[in-house]
Amino acid sequence: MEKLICVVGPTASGKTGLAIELCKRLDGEVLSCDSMQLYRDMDIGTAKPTPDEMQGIPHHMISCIDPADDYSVGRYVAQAEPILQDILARGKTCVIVGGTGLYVDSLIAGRSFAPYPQTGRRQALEQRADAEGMQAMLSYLAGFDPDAAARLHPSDRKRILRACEVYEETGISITAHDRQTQRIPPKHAPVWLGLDFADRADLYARIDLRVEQMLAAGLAEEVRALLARGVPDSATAMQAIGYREMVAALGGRCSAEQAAEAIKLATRRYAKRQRTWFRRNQAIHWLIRRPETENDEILQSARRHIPFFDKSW
RNA sequence: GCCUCUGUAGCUCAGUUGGUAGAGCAGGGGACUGAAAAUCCCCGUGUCGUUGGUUCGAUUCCGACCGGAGGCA
Repeated sequence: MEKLICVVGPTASGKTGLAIELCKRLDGEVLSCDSMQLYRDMDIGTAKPTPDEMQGIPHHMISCIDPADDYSVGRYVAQAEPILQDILARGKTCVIVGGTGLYVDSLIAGRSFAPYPQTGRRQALEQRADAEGMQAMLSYLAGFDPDAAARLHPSDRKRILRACEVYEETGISITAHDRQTQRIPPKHAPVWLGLDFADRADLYARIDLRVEQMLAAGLAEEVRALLARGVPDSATAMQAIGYREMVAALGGRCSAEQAAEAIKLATRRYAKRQRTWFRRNQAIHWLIRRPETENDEILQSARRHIPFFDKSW
């Protein structure tokens, strides 16, 4: 049996702390599964654990990508899977800390992705969508992938154009590709642990507090430094919550107070989407906390779901 | 003290020539297979400030009262 644990849940629910405690007791290493903590020099706004907080536990897939780079799920799985294998091969426990649902699920499922070509097809499709409208693109898609066309809403430009691109590029519809690459059962069978608060208001209060702490810790400076270094504000990394709002504030498009409120709001909504994503995963053992819940209590509940816990624990 | 305006969803406000009401934001639910902290979809009952009156019927008209804003003293 693979000694593999996935710690998931909404942002600010305490995943990072739990993962580190688990690693200390299970001879583990952290494999981060967070689409924004991947980027270097984005520490404050992505709530990365500090070296101090890591307590000597090795962390992988954190601060390994340049903020100006394009990244994707496909690249993540390709990079993370060998690391996962290596951790297990060395006899260690692998603790995946996942805030990014798509990345976690793809890694665990062992999904492979259709290529993303540099052939200019994407650009051509974008132009065609601008000229003809999305209904026309949807009809075009229906010609070779009626399932995808039926599934996608006309406003869902991103997915419609991607579906067209995959077919034009590979001759295989994205629906067929997804079916062909689906692994049943999934590649890995981790112990799933989900962290969340019983009362949503408590999570939101934590989010607000954390945003204030980020601002006090110099989020504005962090963003300013990235921009000064030439990271374009169109970069994927700059779409991260906290960064895009600060870019707006630094550009004089809103006040610092407005930016702070916008960050809190966006983070709450993000947490809601994360819940929606993880809620459908029936394998997750939910560890529900209240503001007064001790970390040790959570740890003990977690232990009950881990069949391979260390005898010394 | 007098005059004017104002009180409708958590917030900002529409509206009903009298037949108990709807937008935006917030909030909730869902989707998700090159960007996912991204992107997309769906969801609106609330003593219409309180209390009398007129009326078959009042949130709407009238009076009083209680909030709020402004003006004159």
